[in-house]
Amino acid sequence: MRHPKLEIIDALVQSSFVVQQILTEVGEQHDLSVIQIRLLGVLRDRQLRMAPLAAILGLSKSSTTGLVDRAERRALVQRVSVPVGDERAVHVTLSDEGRRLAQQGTAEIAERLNALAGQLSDSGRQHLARALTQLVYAAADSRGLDLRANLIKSTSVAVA
Amino acid sequence: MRHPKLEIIDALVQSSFVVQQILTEVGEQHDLSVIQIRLLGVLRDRQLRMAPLAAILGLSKSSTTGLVDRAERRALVQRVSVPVGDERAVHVTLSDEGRRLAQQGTAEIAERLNALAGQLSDSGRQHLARALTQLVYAAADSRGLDLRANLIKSTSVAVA
DNA sequence: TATTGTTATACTCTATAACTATA
DNA sequence: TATAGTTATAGAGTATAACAATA
Repeated sequence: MRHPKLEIIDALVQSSFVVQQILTEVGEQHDLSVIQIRLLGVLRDRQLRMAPLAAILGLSKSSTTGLVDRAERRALVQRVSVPVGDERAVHVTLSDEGRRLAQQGTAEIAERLNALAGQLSDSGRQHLARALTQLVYAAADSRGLDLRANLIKSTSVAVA
Repeated sequence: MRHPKLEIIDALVQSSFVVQQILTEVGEQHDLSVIQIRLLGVLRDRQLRMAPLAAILGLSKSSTTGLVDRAERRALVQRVSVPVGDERAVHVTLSDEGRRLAQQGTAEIAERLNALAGQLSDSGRQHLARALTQLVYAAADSRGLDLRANLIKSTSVAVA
């Protein structure tokens, strides 16, 4: 091997910074923070009320209010009244521009990550995807989350 | 497999959030943000002046001033004058309490990550460490960094 | 009374530009 | 003049507590 192999703990931590840095850089090109990218990703294939949105993003409800405020000011999302039922509730939805940005951002992130993963052998990528999948599911299990029901259906940046 | 395997892009992004969430949670238990943990990690085995510290953390110099201010207010680090040479320069060093926190935080992060990685087979962990190492080095190469010279010598949370 | 979401407030984190002190 | 670091200022992101409107 050209380089000394990292211990698995160091490898996990450092690679997480590598990936987050890519998310940050792709976001910067569109003046989006990582949390804004996640907001767009979460909303890509659904509308959500404020409380579930806060739960998925792991934010307090007031933080979510501010996050959606700033995205709405930029016309990336809209608050629309829930068609039937609770008058207090709102649905947060992507605007056309928000959807465009979500798709473009996702594509750029995939491109950047594929460039890195492309340096691995085919079997290396297979092993990596398998091991990381187990890790992600183990983490979700330990929190009592059901990834399959909740999160996987959305884009890769939708999850925490 | 119990769960559908994630595509490698999704696996990388989602696992990065899993790891970052663990860093966040371990930090919270000690009232530390992720960037404060990294600050302590970077300083664990060296003193640094403000400019190199900013470069390693990827921050502007004024952001670094604020970060060190807040850490110094909590007596986790100290600014000491450089013994000989430039009168304008300072060295940032860990206090005893900062060192204690750095060690404890690192241990707790390792414990949490080992609990997750422990669900993998031995060969799964081997493959994972190898593949992630390649990824980290590929990312460093693409930025012209020399990880071996600069960063690896420090703790796993020292790097971006 | 309970719930949904916002507002008030405060702090961390970040950046750019202007500044001070030393080289 | 140039460099090391701080200060001034502004804004995003986060949380807790108090609030208004609706259920």
